[in-house]
Amino acid sequence: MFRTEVAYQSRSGTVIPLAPHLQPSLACVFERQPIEIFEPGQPIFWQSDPAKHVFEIVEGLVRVFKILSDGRRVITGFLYAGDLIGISLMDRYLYGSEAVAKTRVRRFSRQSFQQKMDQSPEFRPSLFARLSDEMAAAQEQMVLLATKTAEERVCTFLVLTARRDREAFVMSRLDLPMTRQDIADYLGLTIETVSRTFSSLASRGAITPEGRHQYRIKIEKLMTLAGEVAAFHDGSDMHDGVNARQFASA
Amino acid sequence: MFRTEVAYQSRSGTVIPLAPHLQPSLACVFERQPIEIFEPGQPIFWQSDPAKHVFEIVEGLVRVFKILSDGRRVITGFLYAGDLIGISLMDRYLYGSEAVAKTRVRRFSRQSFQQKMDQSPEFRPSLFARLSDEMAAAQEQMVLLATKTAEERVCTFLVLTARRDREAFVMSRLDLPMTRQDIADYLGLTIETVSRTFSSLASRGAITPEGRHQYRIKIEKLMTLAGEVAAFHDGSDMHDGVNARQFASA
DNA sequence: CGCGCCGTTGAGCATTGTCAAATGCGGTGG
DNA sequence: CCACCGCATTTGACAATGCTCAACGGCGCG
Repeated sequence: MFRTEVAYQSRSGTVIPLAPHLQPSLACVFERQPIEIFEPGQPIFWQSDPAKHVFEIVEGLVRVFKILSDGRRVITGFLYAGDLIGISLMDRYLYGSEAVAKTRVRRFSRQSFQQKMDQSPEFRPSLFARLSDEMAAAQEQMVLLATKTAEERVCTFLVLTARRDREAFVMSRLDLPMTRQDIADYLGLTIETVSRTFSSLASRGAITPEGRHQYRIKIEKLMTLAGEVAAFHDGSDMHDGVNARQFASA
Repeated sequence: MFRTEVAYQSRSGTVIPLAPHLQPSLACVFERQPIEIFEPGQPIFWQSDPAKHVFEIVEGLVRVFKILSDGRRVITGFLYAGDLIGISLMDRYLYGSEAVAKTRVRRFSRQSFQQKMDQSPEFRPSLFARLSDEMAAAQEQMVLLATKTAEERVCTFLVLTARRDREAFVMSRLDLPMTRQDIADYLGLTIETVSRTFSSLASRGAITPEGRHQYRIKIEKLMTLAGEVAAFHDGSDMHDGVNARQFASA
């Protein structure tokens, strides 16, 4: 009953694994909230701030990250239009979040959000589905970090990022608004290794730079180079790949 | 409800950061289910099986893992008494699970479980809390895999494992029922590196072998060697247990 | 008592990190 | 419009951590 129609449609509704987000049901919780704008680099909230709000990204790109005591940063995910930030339901944010590109969000008090979830059963399925997707994405990221080489990581990243963007997926034209440092912190690599890998991919024609943050990509080539996906029982691969919103976090 | 007490005291400890899990409310969902026993190595379910059941671990130790197409294995977590398996609410399990030690579990059909969650608001807070804890753990694991050295990983593992077990935490006596291969697959290392790291730790007196799967540990030394914990503001590194509780009564 | 499995240890090597310097994109001001 | 400047990015040389391959050790079980 949690796992309802809505959740299922989030998967199968769109043919291309574009954006299973934007469940109408959850989106309309935020519908009447005013839109706030965050400029590139602007924080939305900080790690261990009291978790007062839940945010819906209307448009833009957000990075979600943890800062370690030695100053290093780990990006646990990039969030796109339709994603929610801060649903983890802890009393403090376990991570910080900043706009990467100009981002428009709607804000909802967490208290009201929880109330809404409690009182309106029709919203719960998609909330749970979202948490599940997020968990699946986290596990995929663990697999990436635990087993993949630098090149596989970068290619995986490019493929999954391309999937978030219809233009990228269909037109082979990929925008990467985030910096190299962002990518490095996300993939558990150094900026130099990321850079070298991009160069190497370019030299082999898997990607072609068209400006600093735009590339023409050969998606099949990248998919091959991305290496292993979870195995077991034929259908499962597709299943995982299609369902898991690889970048969701929060 | 009192079954809860039993479970708390049975083996895995009690007051210490032991289990934010085992919220009495959730435990009693499983209360009347018969106990099933899984012997070491025995699978509970396989990756991409239809997710028909939710399990509560009454006693024992379970590994949860993904198998990659090249045969490698990534262990995404170890689960202890009081933990739940299979709450991810996808229609298929995204991972396999096997008993590491002799394990007793209670099984609940996922359908009934979801029904229960839907109909009984009093259970929802602790379910949410649990999902949040799981997410927090996943993010910590990402941090570990993205930034830590072999030694830091092993020490982190030892400290966190010790925290699950009162005897280990208080008496400095730690049981590690899992194999080196399990540990390696969990920490994103090879079995050789894990072994070497154990030897090195032993030679420096941070741990003292007392049999193949038992060690006497110096927890403070290990905590130091474990390196970075998330920074920023107060003592946010205790997040796992602390935050979940707020929902216990919501 | 011996076999097999799990774990340990060793040597060499590869990938990736570190440190340092050069390059060039993109924005700004003349 | 062009030149310049700052900063992200790239590239290079080198070091090191952890992996691979290989052999050995020892505990447990038949």
